[in-house]
Amino acid sequence: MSKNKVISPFKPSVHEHKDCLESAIKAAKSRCDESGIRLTPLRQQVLELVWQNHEPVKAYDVLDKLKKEHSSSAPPTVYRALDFLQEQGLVHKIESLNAYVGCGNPEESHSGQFFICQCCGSVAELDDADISSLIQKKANKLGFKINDEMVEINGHCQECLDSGK
Amino acid sequence: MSKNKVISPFKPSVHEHKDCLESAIKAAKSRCDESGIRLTPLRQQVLELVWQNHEPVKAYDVLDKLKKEHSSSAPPTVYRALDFLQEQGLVHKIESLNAYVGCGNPEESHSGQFFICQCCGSVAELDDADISSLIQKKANKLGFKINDEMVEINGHCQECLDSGK
DNA sequence: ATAATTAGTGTTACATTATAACATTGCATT
DNA sequence: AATGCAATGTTATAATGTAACACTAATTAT
Repeated sequence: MSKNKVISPFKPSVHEHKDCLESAIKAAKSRCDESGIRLTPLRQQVLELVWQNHEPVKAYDVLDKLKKEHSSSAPPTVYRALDFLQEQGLVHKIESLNAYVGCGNPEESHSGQFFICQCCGSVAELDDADISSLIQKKANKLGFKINDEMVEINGHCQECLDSGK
Repeated sequence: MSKNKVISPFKPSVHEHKDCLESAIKAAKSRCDESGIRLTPLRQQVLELVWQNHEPVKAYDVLDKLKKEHSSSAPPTVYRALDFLQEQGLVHKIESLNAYVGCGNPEESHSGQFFICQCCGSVAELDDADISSLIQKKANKLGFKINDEMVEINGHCQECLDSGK
């Protein structure tokens, strides 16, 4: 397992997003197949909605979209699906936004580090061993045993900086 | 300004907390005096409630306590005071808990890194230049300009580990 | 194959967290 | 005292998230 990876870089605002979506779904399917876990139509649909773009989406926005094709949807419908997808490492929750973003590398589990552009809203995800091990080192000094790390960095992406926003 | 600091270590479950509270209020007062900003009785009272212990407190818990002495309190009362205290660097919001914790070093502004014990609920705060500069380095590689960093680590503190929880 | 069990979804209601909008009060200057 | 601005009061509502129980579909054991 090679670390120090940029799992999802900032994408140009124009790119073939269909490819991102398709590969995410494909990865999700194969991951679930392998582990004998059920990616039901509902769950897949929620995953697709989260992957509509590279910006974190709110649960209730997912719900609104879901309702159009699946009229029986209610808040628990969405939160259950999102919980499932998080457990499977297929989406991450961005705590500082109360929003969810697709994971670019569900193959190996990780907590991830997120860079969030306050201008365009898009997110880049790292799984960076340097950061994790430094945090681990600091935790050791405190005698603290880590379960889960959350690193969310707000700022502006290159594209937004370049376009002078 | 010396960095790489443990701003607030994990406190033993039994300690003279009155001292923590008093020094926090004193620091807040002097900081506000210096900058000509008004730490009103209401704001001070909210700050004291946040400093009741070293665990993040919820806004509505502050509200419940505040109401006892200040019957006109409503959600905006508390959220305004908390917003003010955050702006002044006197409290931090723990995003992953939707809760607020007193800042152990309001003298110099910082975003802070938090280690949160899932067992006893208490929090240690660092202001660690190693972490910040490493994150800065990773941001540079992405062409990302940082505004604000959030680092929240969940796990178990030494005391809870020792007591076998 | 059928019964029993579990996983997934539907449904209603509600709990928690946060803000908008406007009125009122109090302090700070002229 | 008159004015302006900062702070607080007040009401209402928005946004986020969960509890609890009913029902259905899939899986397993007999």
